[in-house]
Amino acid sequence: MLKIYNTLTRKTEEFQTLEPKLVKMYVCGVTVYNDAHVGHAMSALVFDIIRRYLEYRGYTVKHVMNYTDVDDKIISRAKQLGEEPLKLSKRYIQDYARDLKALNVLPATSNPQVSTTIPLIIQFIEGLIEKGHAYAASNGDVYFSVTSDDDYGKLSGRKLDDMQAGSRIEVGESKTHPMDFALWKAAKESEISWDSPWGKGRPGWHIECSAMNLAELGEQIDIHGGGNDLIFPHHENEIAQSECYTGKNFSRYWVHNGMLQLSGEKMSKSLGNIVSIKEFLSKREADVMRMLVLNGTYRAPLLFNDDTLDAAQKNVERLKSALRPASASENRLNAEEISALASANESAKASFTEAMDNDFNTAGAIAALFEFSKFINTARDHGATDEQLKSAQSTFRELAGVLGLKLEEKQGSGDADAFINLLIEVRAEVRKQKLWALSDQIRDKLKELNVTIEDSKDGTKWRYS
RNA sequence: GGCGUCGUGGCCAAGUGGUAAGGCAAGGGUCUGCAAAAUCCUCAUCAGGGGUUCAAAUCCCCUCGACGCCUCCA
Repeated sequence: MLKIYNTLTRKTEEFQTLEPKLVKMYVCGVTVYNDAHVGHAMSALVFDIIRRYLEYRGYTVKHVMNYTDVDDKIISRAKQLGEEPLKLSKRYIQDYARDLKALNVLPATSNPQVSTTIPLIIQFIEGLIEKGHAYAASNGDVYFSVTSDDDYGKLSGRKLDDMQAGSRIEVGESKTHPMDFALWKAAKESEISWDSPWGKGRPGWHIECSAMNLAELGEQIDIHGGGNDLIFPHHENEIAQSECYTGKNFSRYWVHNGMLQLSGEKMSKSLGNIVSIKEFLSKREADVMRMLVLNGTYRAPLLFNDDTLDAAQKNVERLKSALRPASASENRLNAEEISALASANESAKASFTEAMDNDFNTAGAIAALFEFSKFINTARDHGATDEQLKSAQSTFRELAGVLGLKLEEKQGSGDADAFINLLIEVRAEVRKQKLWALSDQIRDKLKELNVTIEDSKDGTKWRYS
């Protein structure tokens, strides 16, 4: 029984889909105007893991992730660079797609964009005006009227009165209520714009997601996701728009990931404390970032620093050890050992599923893999053959795959393999003659060239490191 | 000020009513010529205070502290 924490109810609830075996999941993507950072990666990874697990549990997942390709920041950055806004955003969309691929994030079922959804957005706004939930102001803007929605504030748990009390809100002359937000923004001079019943302009930030949801997934969806910094105002406003437009409950489950913390603060573009995905991947492999996420709780803040990354890297190495081939021993496992490994196989699957069913408890799932790896490694140490390890390793790889871990050993170009093997042979001779200093020198020098040597009584193994 | 999340060993971090998973680090074994890898053993009473209960890290209240949102933000 899968349970998911729902931000809307602040409770962990049993997961039930609108349609059997089908999950409609919409995740807010990024605004594309510069390099995506590891905070974005965290969010993408969290929902990638959720998606993979749902598929593992037998669901078909329609996974929609949008790109905000029209917005103030894109416009101003484009102006700075002397580039067309849509050209700039297209560049960064392709860029982000590459980042995600490098992180082993499965491509979403679809990636709608604002710029290609304009007619539907206009239609959506017209509908809201007709129903009395929105109004056109004299300056060409169109606003959503928050007081027309009795439920406004239900996601973030805010009341309109409270929000005004702490007010840093400037009452725009054209707004009826200070919390009203723009559905349509009148274009400034020579700004990118589309024709509409209210003159030239472009969509506000929130309306795009309501419209794209409707276009891609219909009036009601199962899961709506994003970073918890989007709860207010973005998702709050999205619910307001969608539910006022359709008259139906919008999303059954609202799922929000916690923020990545860099030296105790949220990493964000506006704070400037950014590590880009590319920068990260130039230093560490993708599995390390994923392991960092897996080791924590997706809803909690995640510490991103050298210590936590080093630990994550070690964790990855540890998991990889379970997938290494049998040693060249003469032994085989006896019947008792074989059945112990088989039962470890079953209990690993069970623990894994139990953990993941509990609101995607990835830390628990990882723990199940660590325990399983001990059984596999012990079996290998006891002389298990590749054939005897096969089933367990295959389960291990499958479960790691559900979490999106690749656990690939580093590959060299292959050109050097013959020479390395030659060196290993020579070293074996040298060792026979007990010329330890020379033998160790070969090992040390190879280590400097990122080739790790491990001796055992069954021979010497090496791998790239 | 309002809303919300949270505070578990040196570090990261599960557990959310029945006497504390896992990983890293550290110390000690096995194995090894040595090392590495693997493996085994050791290592916490859960921010503080009060309360409910036969029983609480787990529920309630208070205090202290951290973080997020309330403005663009994954």
